Amino acid sequence: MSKDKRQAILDAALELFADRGFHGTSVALIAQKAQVGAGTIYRYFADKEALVNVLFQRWKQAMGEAVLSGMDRSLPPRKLFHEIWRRLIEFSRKYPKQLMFLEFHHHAPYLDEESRMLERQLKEEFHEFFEMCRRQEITKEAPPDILVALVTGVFISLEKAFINAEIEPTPENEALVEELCWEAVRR
Amino acid sequence: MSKDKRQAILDAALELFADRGFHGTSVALIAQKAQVGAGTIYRYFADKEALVNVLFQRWKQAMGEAVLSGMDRSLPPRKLFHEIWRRLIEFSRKYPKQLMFLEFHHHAPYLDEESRMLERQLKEEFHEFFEMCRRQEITKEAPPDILVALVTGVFISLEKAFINAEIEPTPENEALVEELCWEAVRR
Amino acid sequence: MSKDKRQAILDAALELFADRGFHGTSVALIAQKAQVGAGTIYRYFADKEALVNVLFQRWKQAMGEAVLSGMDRSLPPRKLFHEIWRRLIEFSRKYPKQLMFLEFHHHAPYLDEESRMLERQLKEEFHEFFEMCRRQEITKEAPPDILVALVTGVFISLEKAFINAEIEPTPENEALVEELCWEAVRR
Amino acid sequence: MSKDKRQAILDAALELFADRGFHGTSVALIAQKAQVGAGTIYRYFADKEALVNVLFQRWKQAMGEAVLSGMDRSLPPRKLFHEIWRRLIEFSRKYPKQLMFLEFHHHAPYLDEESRMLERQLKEEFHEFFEMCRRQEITKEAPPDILVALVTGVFISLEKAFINAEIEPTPENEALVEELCWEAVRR
DNA sequence: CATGAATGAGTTTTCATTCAT
DNA sequence: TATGAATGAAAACTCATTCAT
Repeated sequence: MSKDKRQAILDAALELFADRGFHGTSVALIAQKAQVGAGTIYRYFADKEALVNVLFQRWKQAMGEAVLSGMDRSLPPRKLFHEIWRRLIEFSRKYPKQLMFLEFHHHAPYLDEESRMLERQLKEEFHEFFEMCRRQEITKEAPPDILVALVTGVFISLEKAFINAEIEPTPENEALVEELCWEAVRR
Repeated sequence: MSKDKRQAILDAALELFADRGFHGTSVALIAQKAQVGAGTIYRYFADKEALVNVLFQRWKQAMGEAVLSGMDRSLPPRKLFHEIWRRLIEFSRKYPKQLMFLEFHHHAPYLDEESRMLERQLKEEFHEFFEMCRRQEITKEAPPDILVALVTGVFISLEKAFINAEIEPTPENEALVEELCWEAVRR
Repeated sequence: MSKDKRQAILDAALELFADRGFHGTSVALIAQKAQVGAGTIYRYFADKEALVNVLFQRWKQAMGEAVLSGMDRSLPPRKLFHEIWRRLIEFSRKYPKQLMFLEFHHHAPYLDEESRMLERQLKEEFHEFFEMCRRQEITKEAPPDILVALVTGVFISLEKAFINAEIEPTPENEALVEELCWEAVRR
Repeated sequence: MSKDKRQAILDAALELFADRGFHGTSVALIAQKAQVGAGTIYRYFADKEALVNVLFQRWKQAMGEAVLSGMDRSLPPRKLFHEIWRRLIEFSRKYPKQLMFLEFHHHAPYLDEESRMLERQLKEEFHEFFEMCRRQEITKEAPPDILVALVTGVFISLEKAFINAEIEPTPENEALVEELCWEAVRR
């Protein structure tokens, strides 16, 4: 039962933080949406900041695992890129609020060291992928960080446009943007 | 003197809103940073929401003008794209906080209709540019909205990386990313 | 316990509003007098205006009931008048602050429609009484509204003088004023 | 010119105090209505309390003079009463806002000693009138204070009803109420 | 003299956090 | 363990008063 409540709190908080931001969301509102007493939140989390950090870490990790876990790194780079892209899209379809939450809380001053570390780790993985591609002369002779920024920027921008109903989330559009991205980075 | 105070308030608020968000910034903090009394802010702005809307409108407009004003639309599309990109980068170098402020406040519920309209207008201009490119069979056969999302996504992602010192803001890097973007969208 | 706090707030607010008026009474002062935290007031009342309206309605109603409930309207008019007067005096002895509060807040702009309606209702009852007396040719051939204004004016004036210790609140004085009033209105 | 401004401030303040009360009226609002700068008010009055006291004293005195000055005290009591009543009505017709202002500020905690003294003086005059009537066995054998309270209570109640348009301010109604009052007090 | 911009203390109101039940 | 009533610190905002012009 206690796991249920904790989860209800996390679910409610995530959605509210994604929609209204950290400071724009009151603890009372989280409690209401989670259908628990306001005091109950403090039995599971030290304070509001701890709650947002738990969420950030959980979903940053979840996203990292969704994108990378069990990935066959011996695949040809273009295939690997396709797989990464596919998984990003899949994650975003399954957890759009979570993606927006993560995006919204980049570099927020109330994130702790652990949260920031996870952020760096995921970026590191992408960095290594493009480093590898460069060594194989598959992608352009550009700093990998730039390619990472480019691809993640396109992905986030695309997903925001999907969520705001500015672009239709069809498989065709997803495939199209993947191809555009690859043309940008490939040699 | 009164124009000075109003400006000091706007400057302080912009920086704080960009760093800490709207709800994360107290009026007292703005007053302190602007070196005015807290009550003074209310001589110039009806309330905190009016202040953030004035800032949003002012800088959305400024960005639109910086990017588009006096632009020779008869230039060849690639040249036009280069010019737009150059101006975006220039604006971002001159007003990095302002760019982050605008990015941070997309779709914020406290923005009024006027603010939202300006937002749509600027997007519309980019849309038309890519529509024109497509008619001339210069860019790919893709919905212009997708190309807009792609280019703006890359730009914002790049600038964030610059600001966070993850990428060096050299002319070479700027030119490189422009070229990558173009390769993504061109036919 | 919660009913206690709500009541303590109502009691404190009533006395302060009666003594110092609505705008002259700060929420902090009410909280202090009620021995609750300032925030607690907002758990029971939406805002300061809601609080004053609850008080007004509660006591306007209480006064109406005290004066009219269970009254035998078939009594001879002079007896009926005596009974009304007796009940008014009784109410005033029991609830002098409440009477002053009601008197002080006549037609206040922060009173809502419900409050104003109750005000009208009580006046209506007195109006009907004098209408009936006139039909029976017991009181003078004068607009009933004038008789209502006369009697209520005397009553309020008398009670204010009692409270300010300008007149002694003896049964003799009460009976005397009742008789003077009746002589004014009777045929 | 300076007398004009002082007067404009007094006029504006009186009307606003009468309508909205002392605490419900901001100095800025008085200045706006008086068409002077807010600071100007402080060239004529030490502070807001001084202003309300000047007004109270001025109009309490004016009312006293209007009612009593040049009165022939050798007139028969009924004639004297008629004259007093006539003058009260006349004052109220000429200065209804002022009457409401005076009534609204009875016993207000921000009134100073001088204001309170004037209040007592006027009451004293009425007291003496009824004392005299009693000695002449014209009015009832009742404490004069009670008769004063009765007559002033009726007068105020009547004027409020006039102002709120509940009773028509016709000469007939005025004469009627005078007669009712006299019947109440006369032997 | 007259002003109104400027201010900070004070107002109403919100909210993260605590704690008695 | 769970609660939500209670709180006071802090938020947004107002306003009497001052003072440079």
